[in-house]
Amino acid sequence: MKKADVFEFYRRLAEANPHPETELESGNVFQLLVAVVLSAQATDAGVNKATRALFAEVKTPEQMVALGEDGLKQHIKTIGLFNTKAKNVIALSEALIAQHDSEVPNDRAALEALPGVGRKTANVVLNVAFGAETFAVDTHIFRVGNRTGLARGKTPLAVELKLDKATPQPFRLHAHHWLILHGRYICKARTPECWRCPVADLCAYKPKTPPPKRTKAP
DNA sequence: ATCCCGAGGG
DNA sequence: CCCTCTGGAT
Repeated sequence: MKKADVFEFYRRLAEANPHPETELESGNVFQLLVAVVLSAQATDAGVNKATRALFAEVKTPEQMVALGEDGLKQHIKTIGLFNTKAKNVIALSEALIAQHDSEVPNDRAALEALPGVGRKTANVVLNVAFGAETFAVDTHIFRVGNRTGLARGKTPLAVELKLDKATPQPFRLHAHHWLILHGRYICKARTPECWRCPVADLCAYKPKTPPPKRTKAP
């Protein structure tokens, strides 16, 4: 995509959503980290439903360890991959206590060393909690980047590096959220809603889905 | 490349 | 029914 088009692409997404925020709910950085780990291959709505009760009683790594793996599973068993996630969140909490004075580190390598935390999760925490200009490439951004031609790549890392190179100021801090929201609500995986897409004329995607047929008024 | 794995939507 | 959802570890 041409430079001028990239700028216009972001300008329109920003116009549609002036103050984008994470839709994952959390009360502190530790809870944010846990919520992001739980969100793997899960909807934010499903994660929020489970964490509302969990975060009311668990606000620190110590409290998470005290809750224990089985106790945590009871809270999150409505989320996919809950066995793995419960184990990782407990181990991650123990690691924070033992190695980071119970604080979430503002450091990519330290974050990625935590159980259950990979590059994508680290990028989300660095961006949302610490204000870093990172590009967390999840399923949405991977799809949007490749479909639109904004940033194409065979792997999430390849797309991330292209986004980092192609995304201009003043859009770098919130690019992640704008692309996520665009992917979640308009540029959907199965049926992208191109008829109401603000960047359709800048997009490389050809088979525009037709608008839904209006049901007759009663 | 494969496994982990529940809820919601079409 | 089938697909998708803010992936990570092996």
